Amino acid sequence: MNTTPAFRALGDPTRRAILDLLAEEERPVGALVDRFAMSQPALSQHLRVLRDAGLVTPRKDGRRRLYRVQGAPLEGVHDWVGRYERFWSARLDALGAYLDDERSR
Amino acid sequence: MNTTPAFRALGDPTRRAILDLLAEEERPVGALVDRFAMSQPALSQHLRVLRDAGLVTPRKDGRRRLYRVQGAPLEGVHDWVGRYERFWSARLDALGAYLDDERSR
DNA sequence: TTGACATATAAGCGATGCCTTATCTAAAGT
DNA sequence: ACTTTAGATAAGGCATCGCTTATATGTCAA
Repeated sequence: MNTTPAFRALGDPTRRAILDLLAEEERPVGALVDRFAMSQPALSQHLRVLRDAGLVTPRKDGRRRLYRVQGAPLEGVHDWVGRYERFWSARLDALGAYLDDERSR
Repeated sequence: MNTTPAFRALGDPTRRAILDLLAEEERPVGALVDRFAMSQPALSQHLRVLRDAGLVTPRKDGRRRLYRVQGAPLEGVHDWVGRYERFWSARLDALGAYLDDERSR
């Protein structure tokens, strides 16, 4: 699985905020437009990036498109970041320091 | 904690690869230059982005700078993504489908 | 102290990103 | 049929990105 489009999509704070809103519930584009200080096309473009990254999917409902989160690509992101857990866990940081110390002996 | 610089830094695949190398062990810039098909300044610039995001720190060693991972900002990233776990977990996806079904009844 | 080495910074360039306004398509309401 | 509504796409502007080559800074070695 290629996580690059997902990582790139998450690089923009507006897109993360969109995901946060869609995580609460499925929403039409208009509901998102109401929440951001930018034009409707700008939102549609962000949604396209998210769609292309597989992070959201639209569902037709009359003339509206209801977007929902499609989380699968986030698992790869989560896993990648998770491999760094020892770099922020205090206990394992201590272990890291110990190993560094050992190595320099 | 502001996770935006970290998310943005991780958006580039070269920088993720740099982190992967530094996660194995502390390395000088030259060791990274050897691993990528790009110039030394390009690497130094990627390292600057990672440094500014708090993801790596250099340590002086003679005329070299040894870079190491500084994982703290990744915890915020991991937490943010972790909130989406239900969107990729099969069991909870089934629950989600069930709830959607209930709602539309 | 002179020269080689390791890295950072500067300047510039083409590609990409994020926004805008204008327009197109499709579905509803009248 | 015409108009309105919801959304996507097109085109263009300006900033930022990711690279390059050239140069500056600091350290080691002869």
